[in-house]
Amino acid sequence: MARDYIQENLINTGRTIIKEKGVEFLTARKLSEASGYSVGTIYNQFGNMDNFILIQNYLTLDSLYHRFLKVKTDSAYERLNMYASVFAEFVMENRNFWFMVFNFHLKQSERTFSITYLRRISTMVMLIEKSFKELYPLLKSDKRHVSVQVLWICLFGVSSLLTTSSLESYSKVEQTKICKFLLNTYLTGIKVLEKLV
Amino acid sequence: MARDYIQENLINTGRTIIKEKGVEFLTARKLSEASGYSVGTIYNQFGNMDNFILIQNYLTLDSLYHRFLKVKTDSAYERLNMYASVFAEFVMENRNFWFMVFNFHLKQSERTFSITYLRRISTMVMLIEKSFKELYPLLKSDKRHVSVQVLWICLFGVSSLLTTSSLESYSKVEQTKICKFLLNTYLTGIKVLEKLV
DNA sequence: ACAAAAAATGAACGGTGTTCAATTTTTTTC
DNA sequence: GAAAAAAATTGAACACCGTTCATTTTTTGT
Repeated sequence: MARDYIQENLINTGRTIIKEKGVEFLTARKLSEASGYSVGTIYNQFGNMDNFILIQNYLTLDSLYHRFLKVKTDSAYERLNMYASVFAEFVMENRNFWFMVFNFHLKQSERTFSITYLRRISTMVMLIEKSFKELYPLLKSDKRHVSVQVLWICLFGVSSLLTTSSLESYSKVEQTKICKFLLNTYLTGIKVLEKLV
Repeated sequence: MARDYIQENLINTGRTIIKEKGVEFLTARKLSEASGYSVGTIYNQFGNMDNFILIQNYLTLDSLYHRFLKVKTDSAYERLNMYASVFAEFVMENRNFWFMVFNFHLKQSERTFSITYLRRISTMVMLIEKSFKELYPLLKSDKRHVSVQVLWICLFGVSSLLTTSSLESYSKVEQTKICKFLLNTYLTGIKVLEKLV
């Protein structure tokens, strides 16, 4: 009966743990203690901890998506730059959550994103593709598709590094600067390629 | 006395486990069973499992570095392309090992690469920077530095995604193609930027 | 050959995800 | 409203994990 309420409660408690301490502290027992529900209840509600974390990750992706939706500018170029900023900021603000999206790997199933993930992600890629269409009208659709995919993957890849402190210790280049520099160099490259084909 | 031999033996046994089954199966007990040494011996030799995995990761980075060293071409442009190919191939060939480099996070210490890692990595970045120097002689050294860093981080980021099957399920773009496309678009972009400044 | 030092051992500790018989709560039936 | 049936909740128990350290075995020095 109070099923939804319990789920909501557990998810919120989990999100607090992740935000404050990181996903490493999100264990069944700790979640149980923090929420007041027993370990068994967590398993009744979510099946297993992997699934619980998948739900958390979906929420994170959803949250990013809605930030993207707020970006509204006529200029496609400006819009893409804003996406990059929004993205970089989001990743930094939600470090622990974004870290989870990439660096949590399911124990029992494979190293894959779930179908639900993919749907959320592809809606975001479509936003970028739309901007590309405006910015590079001459670019053929298959070439455009590839170039959007590659850009997205790069940003994804960079962001996955941003969440760990690996970059801090390695590169002295500022983190938002990385995204911006990547985007602009890449877009410039595409502009040249557009004219060639 | 046979200390080195034991370490070598354990490392090799570990490498076999990782190659065949993945880092998830590399546990102290399984390594103990596979090698014939007791759990305690592993700890005598390596202190803890984190450290053992760090050593494994160092070997992986070293192996990549030596592949880079084999690349020899006069043309800087061609050389960079070969680096990209070598890199993509290496990552695919050594999926389980490369996966470890990124997706293994130390339990007790922080989410950082160790100093030894960094030294290995920066020698590789220097190879790229050298090629950049030849390819873009007009580019100021600080700009060049940033652009090399960003490219490297992108390749790193992409590769960290390549090791998981997240990309397979998400993008239909071929994996080596991603690296090549990224490189060429990026290099084209830099060429334009070089002339502007 | 024996004592001393060094190395190897594996049971034991506290943690993890997960299961499921036993309990408690809720709903239905009369 | 009480008894019976159904559903939900519980937490001890299981098999694993990394790690420790008293005990045993091996090696070394004399």
